[in-house]
Amino acid sequence: MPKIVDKKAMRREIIKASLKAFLKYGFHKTTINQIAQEAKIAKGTFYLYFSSKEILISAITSLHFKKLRDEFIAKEYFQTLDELFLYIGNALLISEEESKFIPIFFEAFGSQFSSKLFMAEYKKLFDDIGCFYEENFELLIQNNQISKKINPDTLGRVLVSMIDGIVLHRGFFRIDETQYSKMVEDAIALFKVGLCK
Amino acid sequence: MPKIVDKKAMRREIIKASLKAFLKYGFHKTTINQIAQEAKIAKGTFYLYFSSKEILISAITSLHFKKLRDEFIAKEYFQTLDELFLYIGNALLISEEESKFIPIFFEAFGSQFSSKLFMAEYKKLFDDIGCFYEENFELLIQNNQISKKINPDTLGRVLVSMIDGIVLHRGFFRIDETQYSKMVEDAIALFKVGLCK
Amino acid sequence: MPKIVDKKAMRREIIKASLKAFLKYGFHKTTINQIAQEAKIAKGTFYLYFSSKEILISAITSLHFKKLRDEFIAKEYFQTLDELFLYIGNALLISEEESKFIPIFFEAFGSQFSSKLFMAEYKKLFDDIGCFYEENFELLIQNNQISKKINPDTLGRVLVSMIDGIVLHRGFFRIDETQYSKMVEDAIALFKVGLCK
Amino acid sequence: MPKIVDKKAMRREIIKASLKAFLKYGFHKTTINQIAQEAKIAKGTFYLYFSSKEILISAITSLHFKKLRDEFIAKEYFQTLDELFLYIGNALLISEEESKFIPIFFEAFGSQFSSKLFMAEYKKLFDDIGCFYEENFELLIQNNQISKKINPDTLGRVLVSMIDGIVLHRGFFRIDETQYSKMVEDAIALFKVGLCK
DNA sequence: GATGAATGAGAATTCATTCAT
DNA sequence: TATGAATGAATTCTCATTCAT
Repeated sequence: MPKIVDKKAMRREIIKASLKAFLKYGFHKTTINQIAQEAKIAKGTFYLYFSSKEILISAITSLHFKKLRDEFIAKEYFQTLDELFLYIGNALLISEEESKFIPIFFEAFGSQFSSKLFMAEYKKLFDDIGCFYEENFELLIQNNQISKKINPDTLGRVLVSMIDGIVLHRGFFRIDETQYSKMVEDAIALFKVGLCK
Repeated sequence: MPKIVDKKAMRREIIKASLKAFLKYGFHKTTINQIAQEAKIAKGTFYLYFSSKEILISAITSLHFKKLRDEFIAKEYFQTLDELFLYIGNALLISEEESKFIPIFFEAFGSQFSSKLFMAEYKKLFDDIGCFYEENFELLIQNNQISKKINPDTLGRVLVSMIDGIVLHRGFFRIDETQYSKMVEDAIALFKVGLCK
Repeated sequence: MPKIVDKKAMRREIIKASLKAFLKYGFHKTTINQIAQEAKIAKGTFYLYFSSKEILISAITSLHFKKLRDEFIAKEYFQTLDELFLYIGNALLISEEESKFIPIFFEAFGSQFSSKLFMAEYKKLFDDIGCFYEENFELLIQNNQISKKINPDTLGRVLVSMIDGIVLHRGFFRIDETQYSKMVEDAIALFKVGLCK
Repeated sequence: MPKIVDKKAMRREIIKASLKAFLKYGFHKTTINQIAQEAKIAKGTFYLYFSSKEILISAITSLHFKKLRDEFIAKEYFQTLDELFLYIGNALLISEEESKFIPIFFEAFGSQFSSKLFMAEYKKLFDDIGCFYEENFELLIQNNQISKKINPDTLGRVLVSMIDGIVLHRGFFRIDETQYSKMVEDAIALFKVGLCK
């Protein structure tokens, strides 16, 4: 009788452990051994759940993408500009803990920037978020909430980039919570005014 | 008499070759051998000019920082908002060629995100650019060019992040030249309106 | 369950193999590869037992020192000159096999002659042996076994040097067993007479 | 017209420089570059005077052997035991400076302990010194200076070993001048008594 | 003769992956 | 299933030697 093991749970455990290890040692310097140790399993056991390091990374990547998608694309459209930016503001509230992973993900993704497949998926994520903004903009134009002069499509994509920039700087430069909230506030105020007039 | 060699020129050649190699193979997978091959020199010759791979990377890093600083901090302050954004717009005009290196730099920097020293320098660069914007904002407020309601300090730093976000997306997602110009235009328009009112 | 391995036994095996390899190729020309081959393990396996070549050498060194100490310092003092020299004579009986390693050790130690720590330990070994002789001399003087005119302290240290010289020549110059025994005999006779009168 | 260079003088200069370098860096860690620097010539110039590192070492070795031979084998036989040991005592007077080279030579020679040719020459040197002592012993027996019971041949060779041991310990363990003279004195006294009776 | 830049074979070490237990 | 010992390809770096100037 084989031991009954929740394969998915174990995979999740290993992913969690590997993230911890990445934080400790840096992504590229982290070895399978260290991940296994962090997960309190043997090196060989790791391979029962992930057939290679590559596979682990792509699993982490998928999770990351999924999370971003969930956080930045709302299930429904917003009726007012304030609602939209309330949502965006919330999405921007990234905890200290989470923000630490941002450079890690960059380091991890770095080695995949040559992979067409990876980049296509990554690009699609941001294009989709941009699209979501665009659709909201269109609706808000109809609702007379924002200026008719703006180009929803371009601006949607620009907005994503700019928001991403803010998030990245938060993570990369360890901008502290209070300064960061001010920055988010100011950014949103700027966006709002910019979109109205 | 031995061959007369321009040491600095050779170092530049090797840096150029290594960037090419990074583009080809990805930063982390590139070996000294490949760099040497790209530079059409022997492995040992590489070490005559850079005492280690680490040193090469830090040389490239320094160059990169220097370039960013030169591009994004003007020698003098601007008298009008239009002038300021004309300057920013020019800085944002990144060629196809250059933009390809953006992911490369991220991959390269990735392994240094744990280095306090590196991050301090990197952060300083963006803080300095932010400062430059802040000082311009203060002047423009005095000149009645922009709204007195804005906080120059926070907004300066936010602006950098947002602009960086746009640049990064350009590089990461190979946004093509025409779409990118539109994005830059829209972003600048948004900024201008946001700052005036 | 993984293979059960006696880690200490394996370390001993590798040390043995490395000594064989040193004999074959000379200490400095012996590579980790050759040691691994001699031990019939893979290069990587070597590093499971010794974290570096340096560590291997220091392990061998320790063993060597320990052995010399055990061989040349008796657990108790001797009551008569004959007993003392019987002991010394036995210590001097070095097998053909063992004697081959003497030059090896010198080659190995050679690179450590700059290391203060190493030399201090090495010197201490011989000083301790010298001390042991000295203490025996003092006792033998009290027992009227040897002349009161000798200086136990200096002579103890001299004796070590001289005995070491004999051993070294045995090892370096492959002096054969029969000639060597005669030499040891003559040396002991000389010492005895020299000490009595 | 080629520059007139005293080839032999230059070779001597390089040997001197290499010895200095060996003292500084240890024999095995010394590179041709360092030797060249010490000799204030270019690396390539070194090869004009010694076709390889190996050749340099064998030149040094030869010199060393020659010196030892000159120091330890007198041009004529001694008529009394006192004269013999006066001579030996003088040979044993090794300056601080010289003694520093002893470990260096061992390190250097170490890599040649596998070379049959080298070892044969090295052995011959000590055998010759042993022979010289032997012949002196025979003469001294005839002169009734020393006991008829001793075996001149074995004892000659033993004496060399023992003397060599004293010299080696002086060099290896940096025994200071004053202790060393006492040791030499004691050793000679021991020898004399041992040989007479 | 003299120079020192260029070369590349060779060494130590790491680590993802395999596999016997 | 779980383990961790074993493996060896791959990488960085060194240094004796060559050779164009």
